[in-house]
Amino acid sequence: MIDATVARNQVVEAADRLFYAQGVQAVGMDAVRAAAGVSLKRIYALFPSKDALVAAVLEHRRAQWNAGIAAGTAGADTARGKILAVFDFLDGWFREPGFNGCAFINAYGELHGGSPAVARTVREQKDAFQRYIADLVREAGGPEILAAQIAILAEGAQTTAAIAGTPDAAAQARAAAEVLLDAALA
Amino acid sequence: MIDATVARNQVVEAADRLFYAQGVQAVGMDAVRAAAGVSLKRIYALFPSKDALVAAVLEHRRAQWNAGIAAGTAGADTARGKILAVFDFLDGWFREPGFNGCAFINAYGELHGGSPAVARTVREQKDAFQRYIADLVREAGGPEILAAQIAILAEGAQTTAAIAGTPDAAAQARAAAEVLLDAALA
DNA sequence: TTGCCTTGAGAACGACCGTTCTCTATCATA
DNA sequence: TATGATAGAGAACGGTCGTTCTCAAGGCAA
Repeated sequence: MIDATVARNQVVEAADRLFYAQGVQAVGMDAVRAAAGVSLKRIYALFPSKDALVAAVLEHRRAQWNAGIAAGTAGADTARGKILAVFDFLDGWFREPGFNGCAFINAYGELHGGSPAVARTVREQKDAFQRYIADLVREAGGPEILAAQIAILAEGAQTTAAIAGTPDAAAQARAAAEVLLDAALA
Repeated sequence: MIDATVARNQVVEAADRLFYAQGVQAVGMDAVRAAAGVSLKRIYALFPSKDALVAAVLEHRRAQWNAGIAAGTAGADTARGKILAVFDFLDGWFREPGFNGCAFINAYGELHGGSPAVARTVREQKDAFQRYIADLVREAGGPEILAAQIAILAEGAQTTAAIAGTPDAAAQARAAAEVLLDAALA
């Protein structure tokens, strides 16, 4: 038998791929079973319900996002550089094959009506990102509104890249962020 | 019997309210029937399938959006004023009770995997908005990238207002747009 | 009034999905 | 080897949903 931790990871990663590509409600538990190679009985031993699996998938996405941001901004040594590096990270992500928009925004649009837990998780993720940007802006000496504006640019770039299919949105948003930073710090 | 046009409007408007508040997949055709006061048989005589009803609802939303933008920007007499008026329009919309984000973004997140028609409709709507902004930016004498940046701000304000529940996103995006306009036209 | 067409209300149907259950095979232990 | 617990495969169950069908009621022409 496969170790419980390994099986759990297989299920979460398979569900993540399927949910992200097709949407949560369009993917049945049997499809998750087939993709993960873990029996339904085992899946329900690891996750009490599909909702719990969705929560685990979002948690997995959050960890991936945090790791990606951390890695992307590690090379920058100033707060301003870190802020701009966020958009470089987005640029690379938008160009990955299979990019399909922000999984949190997608999940919110799909499930906000039926699952308060999902809505709350999405809100927490976006809040955490806003706080991250706010810390950097404060460190750079910028005003409070600038943090909100940078975050809005990042959100807008994600939906624009997803729907219009234009990865350039990251570079455009980055250029806008530069203008805002210059204007605020002048 | 109710006139066909009237019945059609009742169905579309009821479906719009339900779909927007709860999501498309969470609302059954029977709930649409109850809310519209039109029998299922009649609904299926007017729309061959639920997909067709979804398409009609999105078309209805597009008309509403265009009318709202037109009314919101009618008072401005310069291209720059019209661009900023778009954010004022968003501000008013975000503060309406029941505001739940952009219906097109929500529908895309929910249905992009299963309904190419919906994905295409959403893309067309966003393209049309981008062209509208691009025309205004060109009229104001701004560079091409500015149009994309303004559109990104508008998209980001919508998702931020929806998820974080902060209608202030409109004013913050508007202020950012002002900075970008000033920098580009200086 | 009589017969016909249409309509509305809702039952019915077939498909699908989340979840649970059954049954068989496997493996560890004595 | 015998035994008992466990896991996997997939059938089964209950519910929901999109769609269609039935049937009774009502309006309209002759």
